[in-house]
Order: sequence, then C-alpha cells, then structure tokens
Amino acid sequence: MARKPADQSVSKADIIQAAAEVLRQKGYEATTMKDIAAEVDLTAASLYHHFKNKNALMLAVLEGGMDYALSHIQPIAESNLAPAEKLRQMIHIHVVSLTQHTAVGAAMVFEIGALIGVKTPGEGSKMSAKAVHEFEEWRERFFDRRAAFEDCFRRVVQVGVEVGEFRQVDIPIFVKTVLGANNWVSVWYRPGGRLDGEGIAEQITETFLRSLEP
Amino acid sequence: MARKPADQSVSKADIIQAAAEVLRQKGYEATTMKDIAAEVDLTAASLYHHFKNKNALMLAVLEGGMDYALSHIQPIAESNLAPAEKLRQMIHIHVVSLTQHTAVGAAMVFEIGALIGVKTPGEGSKMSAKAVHEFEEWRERFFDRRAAFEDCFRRVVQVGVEVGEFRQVDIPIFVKTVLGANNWVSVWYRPGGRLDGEGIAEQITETFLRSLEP
DNA sequence: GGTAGAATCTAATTCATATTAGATTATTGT
DNA sequence: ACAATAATCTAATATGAATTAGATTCTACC
Repeated sequence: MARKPADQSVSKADIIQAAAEVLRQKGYEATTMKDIAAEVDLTAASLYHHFKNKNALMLAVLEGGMDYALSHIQPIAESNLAPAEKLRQMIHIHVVSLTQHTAVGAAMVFEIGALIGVKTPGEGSKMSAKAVHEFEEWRERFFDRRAAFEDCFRRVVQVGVEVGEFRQVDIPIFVKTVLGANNWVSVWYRPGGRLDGEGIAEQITETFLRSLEP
Repeated sequence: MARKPADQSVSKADIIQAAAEVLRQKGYEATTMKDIAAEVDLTAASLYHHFKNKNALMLAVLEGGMDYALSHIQPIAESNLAPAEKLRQMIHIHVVSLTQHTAVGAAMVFEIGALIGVKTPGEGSKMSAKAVHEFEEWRERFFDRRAAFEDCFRRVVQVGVEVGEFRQVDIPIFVKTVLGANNWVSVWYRPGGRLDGEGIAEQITETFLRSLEP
C-alpha cells in the first residue's frame, strides 16, 4: 500500500517469488493478479509493466522451478559416483529443494496439471494466434525438460540394475514412484515440523535405496 | 444439447461423476458449472436443481472419493492378516482404485490443496454466515476422515515394526512416502499404457514391502 | 386425460478479474 | 538541474462465471 521511496521498484524475481507463493496456496486459476501484486505492495496493473500477462508470469514461475531442479539434478546424474550414491544424492537434493523453495516446488507439483489443461480455445478467446503459438511452444519445451529430469533418474537406475547394484525393477514405474513420493513432500511439508527437509530426505532415500537391494 | 425424452433426468451420481471428470482435467477453480453441465447434456442453471451451489457439488465429489477409499482400506487394516500382507493389499487397492476411478482419484489428489485454501473471506463474499459455517464443518469432517485413512496405514506399519516384521522406520514419513507414490499415480496414469492398474500396483507394493525388510 | 411436482430451459443479474489507457512519480546519466 | 525513461498509480473496459427468476416440458399417478 505504502510507497517505497528508497527502494522503489520491485524486481521481476521478486514478483516471480511472490507469484509462486500465492500459486502454492491457491492454485493457478484461483490466483489473481491482485493477490500477487499485494504480496509485493503493488497494484495489479503494475505487474503488466514486468510481464506481458498473467500466463507469462505463471510460466516464469514454472520455468524458474524447472531450471532450478534440473541444474541441481543433472550434475549428479552425470557424475562418476556409483548408482546408489547418485540416487541417494538426487533424491536428497530433490526433497530438500522442495522443502526450501516451498513456493516454487509446490507450484510445480500442483500446476503441471493446470498447465496441461490451460484453455487453448480455438474461438472466443482473448489470446492472439501468435500468443497461442508461443504458448504451445513454451509448453513443449517445458515438457521436454520435465522429461529430461525424469530421464536423469531413469538412467541412474538403469545403470544400477545393469551393474547388478540394484535388483531388477520396472524402471519407469520405479522412478515415478520415487518422484511421486518426493513431490508429495511439497504437499504436506510445513516448516517447523518434527523433521526438517534434511531429515525427511534422509528417510525417503533410505526407503528407496533399501527397496533396490538385490 | 439434444433433449432426452425417454431417459430425461440425470441423476445426482451422474453429475458427481461428470464433475469429477472435469475436475481432474481442469482443477477446482478452472472447472465451470457450464463445463460440468455440458458433460451431462444440461445447462449450467439446471445443475442448481440438484446441488445448492458449485461448492456443494465439488464437496460431493470429494466426499464420494473419500467414502470409497475408506470403505476399501479400513476392512483390510482391521483384518487378521499379517502386517506385510495388509500393507500389500492396502497399497494395491489404493493404487488400483486410483486407476479405475480416475476421476474421483485425481480429484482427491489435486483438490485437497484447493480445498484447504478455498476462499472463506470475512467480508465481501457471497457466502452467508450459515453457509460458511456449514462449509467449515464439512471441511473438518473431511480432514478427520482423511486422517483416519492415513492412520490405517500408520497402524499397520506400527504393528509390523513392533512385531519385528518390518525394520524400524520413521512411521509418519514412511506412510507419507507411500501415499505420495500412490497418489501420484493418478497424476500420470493413462488408460491403455504399458501396464494396467494391477501391474502398477504390483510394482509399487513390491518396492515398499522390500524397503521394509528388516 | 388431467394434474402435481420434478427436471430443464432461457434470460437476467451480479460480481470479480484480467487487461488497457492515460496520468504521475522516481531514477539515472549528463 | 534536466530530460529520458522506468515503475507506479488510478480509472476504465470487457468478459466470463456463478447464481437467481420465471417460464416450460416431462412423468408418474389418479
């Protein structure tokens, strides 16, 4: 509400962060520009100075989350560690990330669905043809990277199985099981609980590594 | 669009089913009464003959899903089977349910969050005080039952650990890990995939039962 | 075969939200 | 200081969605 003389000007990153926070609480459709604006002491209209429209802002949130996740997981997957150790670290960092960056994490978990189904109507919409195309393209790229993320896990498990370090599992299903368990953390985790992110990650890695013992 | 002379009249159950389906695809806020109505060849206004308002309809969906889940899980949890066998069956039925009743399952997974955050504003809302109170009450009951659901799993694991059939795990975290993996199925499962619900359930139970070996 | 009530429909009403337009104020480089 | 530009604001606009009001059409029963 109040003006900000000294530090006037809110950064894009601030807005994305705020949007992620609201998104986590309310979900895509229920999140209003006003909500987001309020979080950073702006009016809804001001957000349009930073982002073309609501969709663009939301996409920035998801994109940021995905960048973060990939940039942390990939290096581990491509390292020289043994499969078990790779997997341990990957699950660990994934879970801890989701508890640290609650906002981004939950946004990603919850909003993939909304993203898939976002209105891409052929007729009475406000989106221009170009905007629709842009969006489609963005979405495709996003899903590619999401697939890449999952592939990191698959490859690690694959090698582990081949090397005999892990038992024979159905790799796609196993990986989805792990990612489901991880992602779910951002649904129920609340700061200040009995265990912190590290503690939770510990338990989950233990569970899955044991489940892979030959 | 067309009228239904012979079988005019759509049942409440039909509408709930349709709502669940739309809900799964679009999420709570993005689901419009028109969408739901279209699914059963009605107009939006007609839905109000069957349900007091949108919220009531949504709640009916969640309630139905919860009834279903609880009614299938509880008997197993309270049976005389060994903990491992109980857990196997519970995970199995949970996963299979989510793949069979895709609509209800996904609705539950996706909408818990929305439910928590549903606007319960103190001022400029349309909900009457009574309606708000009713809703609050409903929500409380719903979460109680959700907790009961989770408790079924906890108790089974607890006993298994005490009896020495399972290794010592952090029970709350372990259960959340299992439920997360299960629930996630309804996010990614698509009929006609490589494995059916049974096959998927098989893999998941195997993973978690192995992870519990002492 | 006529009537009561259920199930629908069409046509408003109302309200919130995204988005735009046009000022206004701050910052920064000169 | 001054101008250019960035960041905001306030005030409209437009659209879409929930909900209501008031007919209309079935269906079942007498």
